[in-house]
Amino acid sequence: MRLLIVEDEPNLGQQLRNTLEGAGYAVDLATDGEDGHFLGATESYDAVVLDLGLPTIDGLTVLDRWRKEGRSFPVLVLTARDSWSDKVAGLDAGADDYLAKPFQSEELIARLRALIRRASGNASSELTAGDVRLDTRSGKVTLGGDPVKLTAQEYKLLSYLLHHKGKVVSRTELIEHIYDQDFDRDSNTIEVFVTRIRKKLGADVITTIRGLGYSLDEPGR
Amino acid sequence: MRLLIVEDEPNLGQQLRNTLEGAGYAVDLATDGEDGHFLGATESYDAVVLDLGLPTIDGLTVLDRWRKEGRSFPVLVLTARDSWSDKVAGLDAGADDYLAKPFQSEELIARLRALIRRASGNASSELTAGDVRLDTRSGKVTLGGDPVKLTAQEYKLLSYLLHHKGKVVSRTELIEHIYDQDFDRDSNTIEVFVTRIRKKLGADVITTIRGLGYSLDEPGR
DNA sequence: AGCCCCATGCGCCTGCTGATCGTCGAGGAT
DNA sequence: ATCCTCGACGATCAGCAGGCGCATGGGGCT
Repeated sequence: MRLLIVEDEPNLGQQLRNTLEGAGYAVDLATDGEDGHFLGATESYDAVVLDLGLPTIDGLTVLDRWRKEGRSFPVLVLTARDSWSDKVAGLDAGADDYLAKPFQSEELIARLRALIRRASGNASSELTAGDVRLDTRSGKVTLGGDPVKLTAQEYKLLSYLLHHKGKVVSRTELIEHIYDQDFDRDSNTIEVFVTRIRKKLGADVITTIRGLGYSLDEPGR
Repeated sequence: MRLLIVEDEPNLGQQLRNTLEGAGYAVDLATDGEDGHFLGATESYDAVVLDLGLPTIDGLTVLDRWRKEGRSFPVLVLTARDSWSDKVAGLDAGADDYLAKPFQSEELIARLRALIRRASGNASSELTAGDVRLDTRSGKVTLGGDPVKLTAQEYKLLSYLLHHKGKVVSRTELIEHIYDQDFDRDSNTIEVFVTRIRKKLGADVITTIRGLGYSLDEPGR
């Protein structure tokens, strides 16, 4: 999963980045409204953390523009404490959740997880396909009840596929959502991780659609 | 399905081509208005992606000419952000949809899919004929509920026939819409793929109309 | 030490070709 | 009118080449 943080205060921004990368997300960071808007418009994010007080363009304006342009990723707005007017305005502009500053990183992570889950149409925090079960809260994966140890990248890949169960996911799309901005687009890393996941969870979990990408399906009887 | 991209900026053009070919379309690319107009007037496309700012002839002029010449393919116009005058002018000239630059590739694909679907008069993203069901979103085909594995070309051919259900489709037409510009016109590839599809989905799905082409019909009893 | 990424070589599948066989229909002879 | 013959078109098959995805090992970084 890949996130965009729009935060002008350098310390807080860097701290957010560290926290969220530590939680297993690929993170892009924008430090002003214009840059933030551009990134959100061009790149593919699974969620956005947006501070309101920003240079060049105000946070609410950025959000408003995204929505008018049809961007539908979930947005979590950071507000100053007790700033009710901000909350109302944010709601109108299409924000999905709020967090008052200061806040604890655990809470931010939990809320983002919920946002991403809801955006993919999943009610529960557990994603399953056949015998495979992934708990997004604890970050643990089991196969038929037995715990399986996945590395960070393996987990990210599997998680993205589970969030888009049934859909065909191209290699490009995977790269876009698992890595952040600067990454060499043509390499066979994705294939390598698919291979490794198959080794740990069984070859039939991930289906290859030649020329198009991969797909993770509920095993038809 | 075959697309025409008219885009003067080389990088963006090539990137578009890659994205759309990755999504399973046959793609022709024109880099200026004159070339673009010529291709659109002479070749057969299922949809066109048209940038407005073009050398030699302006994009709107190209669109206008096509419409005056009776070309009816759906056209998606790429506009600069917030350029309302362009939108209005484009609407007058007969554009079918807009996308503001910059944009995300997934959105472009989704919109093109919708355009092509609407152009063929289908309301749903699912195409059916008898027991055969094709979902254009997930790219999957089922026969009486059971999933069927089709190769890329088989899928393209079936998809085109389903989009033109009931109509007689000549071999030339199939070649024009499944392959891009440079393709050896006299070969029996189409027949080969028809054979293979029949093997997988049953011989009666595709009817042969001798001397004219093929037709895919709802099995009327 | 573990994990991630890249490079290389291999093997299978796909897509295309060319050849052969089958089928349909028109026209002529009976 | 019926049957036969012939020609054209379509179906099918086997074979080939190229491409794509897979596996593996090594190097670099944490």
